[in-house]
Amino acid sequence: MSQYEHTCLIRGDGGRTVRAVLDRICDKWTLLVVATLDQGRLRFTELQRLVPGISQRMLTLTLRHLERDGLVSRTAYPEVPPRVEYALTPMGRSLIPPALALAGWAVEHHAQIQESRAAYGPQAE
Amino acid sequence: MSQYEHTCLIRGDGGRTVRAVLDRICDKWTLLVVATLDQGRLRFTELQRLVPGISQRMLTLTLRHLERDGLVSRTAYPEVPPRVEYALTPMGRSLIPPALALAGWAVEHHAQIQESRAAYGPQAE
DNA sequence: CCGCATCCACCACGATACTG
DNA sequence: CAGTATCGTGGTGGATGCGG
Repeated sequence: MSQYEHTCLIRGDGGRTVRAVLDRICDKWTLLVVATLDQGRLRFTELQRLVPGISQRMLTLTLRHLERDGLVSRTAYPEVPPRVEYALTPMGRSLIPPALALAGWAVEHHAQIQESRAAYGPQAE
Repeated sequence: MSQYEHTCLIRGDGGRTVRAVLDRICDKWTLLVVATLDQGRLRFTELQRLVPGISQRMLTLTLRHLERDGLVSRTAYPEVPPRVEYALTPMGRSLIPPALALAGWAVEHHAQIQESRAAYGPQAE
């Protein structure tokens, strides 16, 4: 059995299902936030510190989307000053292993891609 | 050993490495084109037929990027009418398993995400 | 048949300022 | 502390038409 038979998983209904989900988790920050939250419950500011470069706005939006999609739970404590904690749901945690697989590939082939790009790029851009 | 220790792979240098690679393979079509090419060498038009909804422009751009990054090889036959075939390189093929892992997750949790989104959405947007 | 060029709409994202 | 509001920008992607 060749592995390509499995790719029907991706192509499936023409890729609509996969694309729909991928379009959500493949934005600029989602994967990074999810990976960071694997450490446990974190507050808004802690997240902002642990994900270098993310803006308040993007962190808010990313967390809202993750919450809406059921990957992250949000707990607000009615205190002064306010405190909000974010944590992965079980479904959120289930995303970690596949995400790691992709991240591992990325790290492993990063250099090779750069090489290839450099060899290709001299003529234009 | 908890699995979260592995997430340093993702967070690593602040996520720059992973993000750089992910930003390339997580655009709208790349993963789908790679998955489709796992079937073997394909011509431009065949690809366009096998990836429903993709425009000529996007297919061209996606293939150029994949070629530049060393994931896809392009072979043009100097014939009339012209014929061009695309195929995965070894590095391209190595992307299939991690991509499948993510795709599997997507298919498996798609319904659950939709549910969650529906339950969240009534109030706004 | 293959694929590039042009025009255009949209939205992801960043910076900044303000609120409870 | 944890956001929301607003503005501006670049890149992504769709439609169409032309060229080798």
